[in-house]
Amino acid sequence: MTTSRRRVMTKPGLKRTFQRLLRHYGPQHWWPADAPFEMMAGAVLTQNTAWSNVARALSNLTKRGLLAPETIIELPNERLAELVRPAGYFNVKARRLKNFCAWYLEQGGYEVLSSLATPDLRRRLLSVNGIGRETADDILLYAFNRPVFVIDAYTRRLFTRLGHICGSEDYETLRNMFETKIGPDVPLYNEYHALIVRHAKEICRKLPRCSECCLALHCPFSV
DNA sequence: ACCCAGGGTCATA
DNA sequence: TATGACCATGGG
Repeated sequence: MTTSRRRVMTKPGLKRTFQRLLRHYGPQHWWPADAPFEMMAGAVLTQNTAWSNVARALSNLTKRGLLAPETIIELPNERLAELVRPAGYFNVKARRLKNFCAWYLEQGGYEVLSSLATPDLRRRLLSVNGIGRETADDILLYAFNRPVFVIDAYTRRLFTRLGHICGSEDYETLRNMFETKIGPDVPLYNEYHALIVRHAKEICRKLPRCSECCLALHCPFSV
């Protein structure tokens, strides 16, 4: 007898929550990018930033045919900062983007990186100044199709309010928990994270600081 | 005018 | 290990 059998009036499981989100919102088609490198650049630029702003920054680069590690690495910091300006933190992000590009080229590019085992690839991503846990995991999942469950602030809030976690667990603990409970499943992780973000945009902006209902699936304003 | 966004680094205790 | 300051644009 599995443990899921014991749910009576309690919270829905992780997969159940996923099904409800998917049924309500439909597939989100993440990550919005035409190529792995574009996805990775977007991951750096979207740190604590609305995607609409990131899209402008990416557009500034693509319009000029500059969205490649070889070209970005050659741009003067001031010029790159001006191009990514709409994404905010432009000085910081110009530097981080360059750091990443330098690393990416010195590692040998996408094909070489693809041949690495996930833990190794993750460690190398984290060694880049400007790539933290969440950004590394975004890249692992959406650019390298690795079964890595991304933990962001929305994920914490949602599952805290659903009662799965207390919320103060550290990043690795939560990632491990979700990956263990769900099991390795790239398409599911992909869609799940996208749906969580979609749900947050949908509900949370309408109900700022709603500690009880916001992001909770049983909430009348929710799914 | 205020709040927030698809975080991360660095200095400090 | 764990806070806090800092980075900065654009939309609600």
